[in-house]
Amino acid sequence: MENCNMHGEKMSLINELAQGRELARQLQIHLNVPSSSHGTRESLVQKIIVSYEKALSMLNSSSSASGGEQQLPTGHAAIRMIESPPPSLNGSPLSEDSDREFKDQDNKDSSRKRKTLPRWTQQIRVTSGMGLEGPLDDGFSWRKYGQKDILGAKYPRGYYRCTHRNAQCCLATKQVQRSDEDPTVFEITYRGRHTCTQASTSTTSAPPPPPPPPPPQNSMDIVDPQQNQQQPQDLLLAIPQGLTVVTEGLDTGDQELFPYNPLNHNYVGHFSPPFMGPATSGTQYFSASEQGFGGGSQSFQGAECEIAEILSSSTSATNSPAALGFPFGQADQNLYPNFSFDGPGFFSS
DNA sequence: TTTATTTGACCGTG
DNA sequence: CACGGTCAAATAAA
Repeated sequence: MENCNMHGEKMSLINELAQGRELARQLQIHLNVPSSSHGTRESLVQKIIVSYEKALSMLNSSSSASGGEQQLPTGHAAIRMIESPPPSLNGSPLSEDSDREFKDQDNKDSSRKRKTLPRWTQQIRVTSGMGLEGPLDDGFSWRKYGQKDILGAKYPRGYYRCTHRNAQCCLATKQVQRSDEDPTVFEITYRGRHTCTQASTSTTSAPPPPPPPPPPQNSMDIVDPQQNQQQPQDLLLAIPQGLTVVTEGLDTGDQELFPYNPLNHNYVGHFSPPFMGPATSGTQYFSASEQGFGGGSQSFQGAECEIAEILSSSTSATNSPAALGFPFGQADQNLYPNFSFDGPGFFSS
């Protein structure tokens, strides 16, 4: 999977740069809005830097493919992306594997997912000048839930998950491990995808109408792992460029892939699409009405999460095209015809 | 108070 | 059984 990626790399490089441009625009907007917080601006700046770093590292790795990593001339931080997808994707990227797991799933509700979540790793070197805020803050809010000593590692590994784990059922987690030899290198492994709306958390109240944004679903591109970055924006940019998103293969595998969600997308005025449009409102509010079902008194969160997942996967197909103002969108609805949720019955493709 | 971190226990996987 | 990942009670911080 390393030789035939020329186009993919170029594409992702372009995407990366375009994303940087878009982030810079957002920053420009934010600079003119007095209400935007410092943190927002800071994180935008950070994202821009990260974007440039990534673009540079792409160039470095592709041009001097033999040598290995040379230190980036910027001298601030070196970021390296390592992709380690689940074996199912790794094995045969583009070909059809006809033998899915036909059996093996008789399950009585037990086997949940979260086994083979998409995961990728960044190696970040921090040098003096950027405090701990630098690459360690990637724009999301994480909450530490564990720390373990790893065999053979000098430093413990920290386990973080999205702060909105219960609220939005954001399954994204990350692990931060400090390198043994070079304590300035942090290896950050991301797992899962953010489904939270990274609420602006401005001042007091969380806005009741959470802009439900499940936009494009990543087609889990085997082509360019770089897109697995945590930036949803690039998808928004990439899709209009003509990425044909084929959702079919995804669902057969499982619902492990999660749609991209914009974090603090700019609602700068334009583009605040009414997701609860006439066509899709029913689906959106489905969750609200369904919360009362099942009568789970205390397992509220769990139930909510499951529904949220289902919702996100099902609505991403229906809503995102409409939200983006895309012509297609009806066809996608047919991709989820027999979606039953009390029995993960699986669609036999 | 609420929210986050620490830290040992627990539990699944190999 | 050991290792790695997560949970959750206790504790700290806001």
